[in-house]
Amino acid sequence: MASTAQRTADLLRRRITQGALAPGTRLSEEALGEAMGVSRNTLREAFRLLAHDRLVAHEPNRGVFVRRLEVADITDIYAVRTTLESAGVRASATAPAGQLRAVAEAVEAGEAAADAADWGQVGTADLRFHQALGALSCSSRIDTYLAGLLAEQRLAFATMPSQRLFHEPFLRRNRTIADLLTAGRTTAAEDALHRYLEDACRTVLDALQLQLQLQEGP
Amino acid sequence: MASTAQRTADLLRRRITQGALAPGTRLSEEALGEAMGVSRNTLREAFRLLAHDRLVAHEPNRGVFVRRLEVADITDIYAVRTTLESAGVRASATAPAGQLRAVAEAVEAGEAAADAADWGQVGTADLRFHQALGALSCSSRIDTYLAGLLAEQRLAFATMPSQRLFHEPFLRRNRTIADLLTAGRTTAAEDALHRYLEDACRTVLDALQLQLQLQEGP
DNA sequence: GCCGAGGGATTGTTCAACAAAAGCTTAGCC
DNA sequence: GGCTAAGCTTTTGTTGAACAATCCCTCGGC
Repeated sequence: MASTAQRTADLLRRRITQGALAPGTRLSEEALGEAMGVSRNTLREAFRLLAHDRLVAHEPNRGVFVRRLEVADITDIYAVRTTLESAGVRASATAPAGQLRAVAEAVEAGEAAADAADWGQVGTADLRFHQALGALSCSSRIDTYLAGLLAEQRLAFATMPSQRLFHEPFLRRNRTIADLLTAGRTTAAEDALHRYLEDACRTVLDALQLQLQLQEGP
Repeated sequence: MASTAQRTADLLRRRITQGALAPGTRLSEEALGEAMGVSRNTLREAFRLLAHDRLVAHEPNRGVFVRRLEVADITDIYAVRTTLESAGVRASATAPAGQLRAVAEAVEAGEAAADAADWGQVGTADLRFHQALGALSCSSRIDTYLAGLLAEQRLAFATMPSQRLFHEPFLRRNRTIADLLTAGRTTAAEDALHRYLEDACRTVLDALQLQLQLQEGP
């Protein structure tokens, strides 16, 4: 069985990535510890794990807060994703067949979820698709990096006004990239991926800036 | 002032990367805590930080051990470094001048250390050079990743039989890459970097396998 | 209105204790 | 003799309490 700290971190991670704990929320050691039935020490261990994933920010002597993504974070995340996922696409020629199948499966999962109008699941499938792209590099460290980036990304997703408007346009583009990949047209796939990530980055940035304006207004 | 856990982790990190704590060494909570004058709780926090950098491996209910790099680790580290450092080289055209200067400075530091026959410093300068290459991407996350990879890499350096034989051949190649970069010949620089990392990877692997054989012998 | 002192709340760190797991020893059996 | 298994020992996992250090807010003085 996983350790208590691990389980506590997992639970908090889920709450954060699902938006139940909004960015900027302060996570009090005493209150949370009591609520979750763990000691302060254990909770602090869990915080360390989450801080490592950049889901919370630890400010010394002040506490830990649910991470609030800034413009620089978004652009950086997308820049790194571009680097890592592109590397995966370029490595697709030498990747085992199973990895390519995982890409296709993620696309199908997304389409199925869209048919069921389950936009939360569409988001999950989308992240799985990009994780699968990175996995084409067959590098456990790249897998880890990308998993962290995508978890962080969820911080942005969770605060999106409409999951549907955000995810729907990208379903078809995922399909396009996957098809280009299975057809062996890696260069075309890489180009499509670049454009995809650029557009997605802009969309997220727009939504973020809209949010910041709304916050400043009142 | 940094927290006690942070300082403890830094001290241990230095001991590990300098080879004072050999790979495979078990780090007992009680013994180490007493030796370093910190409580078990604080030490556990420090362990988390080090585990995050992959300098130690945490085996549940068994303890933490100084990481022992395997063949798969070495190849993975070099593969990821290739991806990240290449991305930096490709971005060199748009990088601020200061970043390019940092690359040149790292090369010069390495040459100066070689003149002084300080091979430990040569190793440090070498890592700084590669960190500077990655920094050309102007991405804080890539910087973080590379810093972790290079710290992990030191685990391999520390067990090298001869620092000099290992580092000396790469001094000139660092210079070559830096010169190609400042000349704006990024494609040539990227090619040189690829060959460099391939050769370095092979060298480290050879040394590692030699070590494994020596261990198994008796 | 600005500045500093004081108080309250929260985190940082330590200690002591017990539960839980892993590894070693020893006893018993075939 | 070698193997299995129970029991013991050691170490980690987790908790609770305690105190110091730090930050933040409030209150008072100027």
